[in-house]
Amino acid sequence: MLGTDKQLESILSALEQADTLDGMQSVSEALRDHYKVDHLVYHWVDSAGDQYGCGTYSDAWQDQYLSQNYVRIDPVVQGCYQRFHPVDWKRLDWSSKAAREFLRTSAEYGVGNQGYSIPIRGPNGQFALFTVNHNCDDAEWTKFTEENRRDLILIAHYFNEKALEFEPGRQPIQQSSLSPREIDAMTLLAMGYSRAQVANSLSISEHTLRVYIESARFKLGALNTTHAVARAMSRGLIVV
Amino acid sequence: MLGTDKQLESILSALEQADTLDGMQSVSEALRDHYKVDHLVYHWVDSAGDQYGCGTYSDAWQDQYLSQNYVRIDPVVQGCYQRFHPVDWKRLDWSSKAAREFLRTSAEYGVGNQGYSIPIRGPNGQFALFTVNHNCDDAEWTKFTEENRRDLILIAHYFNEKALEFEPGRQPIQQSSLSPREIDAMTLLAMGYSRAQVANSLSISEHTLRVYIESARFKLGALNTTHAVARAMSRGLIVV
DNA sequence: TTTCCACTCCCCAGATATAGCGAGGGCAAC
DNA sequence: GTTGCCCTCGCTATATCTGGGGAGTGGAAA
Repeated sequence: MLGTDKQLESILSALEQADTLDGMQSVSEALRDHYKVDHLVYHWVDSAGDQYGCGTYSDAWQDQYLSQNYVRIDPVVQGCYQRFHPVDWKRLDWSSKAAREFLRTSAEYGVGNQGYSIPIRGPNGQFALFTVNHNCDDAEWTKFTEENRRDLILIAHYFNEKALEFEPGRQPIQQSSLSPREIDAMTLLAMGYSRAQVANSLSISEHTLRVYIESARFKLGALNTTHAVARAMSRGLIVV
Repeated sequence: MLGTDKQLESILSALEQADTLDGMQSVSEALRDHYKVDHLVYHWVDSAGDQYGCGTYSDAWQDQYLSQNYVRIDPVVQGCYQRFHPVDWKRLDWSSKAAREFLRTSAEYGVGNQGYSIPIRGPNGQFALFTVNHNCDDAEWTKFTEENRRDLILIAHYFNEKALEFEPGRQPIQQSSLSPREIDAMTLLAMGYSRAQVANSLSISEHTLRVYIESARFKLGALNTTHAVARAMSRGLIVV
C-alpha cells in the first residue's frame, strides 16, 4: 500500500517531477520492475484517433496497434469506455472474431494473457487507460490485482494528471461553453429530434433555433450539426 | 495513508458494502469524524440539473442549494468541471458578484471557509464532486490537504463507484455491434465530414455509404444520422 | 453608461440528407 | 446449400438543413 513502501514513494515522486513524456516512460519502467509485471502502460485515447501513451509495450506492438487502428476493436478500450471501475481483462467481451484475432496478435508481440485496466476521464471528454499486463495464471493475477487495486487507481490518476499537463490547449480553460439554449438545442438534436421538433419542444421558431445551432457550431468549431453534437458530447457539454 | 490506518480501513470497508444512499451518508459522517473536519460531501452533478449527493452539509443548505439552482454559479462546480486534479477552493475564481454572494450565503448555513474538491468523471459524461470542507486558517488547511490528498482521491473514487452502482440504467451495457464499415461511416460523420466526403474517404460511392448509415441507424434505433452518431458515441462504439 | 452577449424573430435560395425502389457477389455459419 | 450478413453499386423525388442577409429586446459586466 502507498505510504508503507519507500521504493514506490520515490517512484511516484519521480513521476510528479517528470516534465517530459520520456520521464513518464522511465517511471512506467520503474513501476513495472517494482511490481514485477510484464507491462505497464498509460494510453491516451484521443479524438480523431490521435492517441498516444507511454509504457513498456514493445515499439513494434505500438506501431502495429496504431497502424492497424486497433483502438476500434480493442475490447479493453471498448469495455473501459463504458465503465468507471477498474476491470480485469477476463471480464471483458472477447467473443467477437476480431477481438480473438486481436488477442492472438497481441500475444505474438509479447503482451501477456492477464490484464487489468483502469479508465480515466478528464475535462472535455478526455479519456485514457492505465493498464497493467502480465503472464501468469488466474489465481496469481487475482491476488495481485486485489492487493494493488488502490495503488493502481492512484497511479493511474497521477499519470493522467501528468499527461494533461503536457497536453497543450488543455490547460487554458476554454470558456467556450455553450449557452443554456444552445445546450438545449444540442441535447434535443442528439436525441434524434428534427429541427422542427426541437423548435417545437423549446417553444421557439425554427429560425431562432437555427441561430442557436449555428452559434453552437461556431463555438465548437464544428463543420455541421452532426459534428457539433459529437463535439458537445465528447466534451461532456451534453449528456444523452 | 491508506494501509496504515485501521480505522480508515474499516470505514472504507463499510463504504464498499453500503447498499443504499443512507449507507453512504453514514460513511461520510464517519469519515468527517475521522478526519476531524466540518464537512465531507459527495455531490453528483447531472447536466439536466438533476443532482443528488450525500454528505454532512445541513439539510437547510442542501435545500437552499437546490432551490436556488446554485449549481449554475457555484465556482467549485464550475472550476472542477474544467479540471482534472483536486483543487483548493482558494484557487478558484470568486471574483464575480454572484460567486461572492454565494460564498457569503453558504457561510450562513455553516459551510466552512476552507474547501478541497475532487472532480470525478464516469461514463457517458457523468460528473461528480467530492468535497472536504472546514473552518481553519490557510496554513492548517494546506497541511491537511497535502497530507491527505491521496486518501481523498481514493475515497472520492470509491464514493463515485458506489453512486454509479445505485444509478439505474448505467449498468446495462448492451452491445449491438456495428460492422467495420458502419463504424467507419459513423466515425467520419462524427468528425464532421459530409456524406460526399465520407464516401470519398472510404473510396466507396455515396449510395453505398448511405446503406451503411441506414443500417447503422436501424441497429442503433436512431431516428436520423445525428441521432445515430450520438448513440454510437454514448455506447462507446466509436471514439471521437 | 456603454458595450457586450443571450435570446427572439423574419425571408430566401442552394446544398445536402432522407426515403423509396432494386441488384449482385462474397463469406461464414447452421 | 440455404440462410443471413456484409460489401458494393444504381436512380429519383421530396424533406431538411445550411448559409447569406437584417433587427429588436433585455440583462450583466466593464
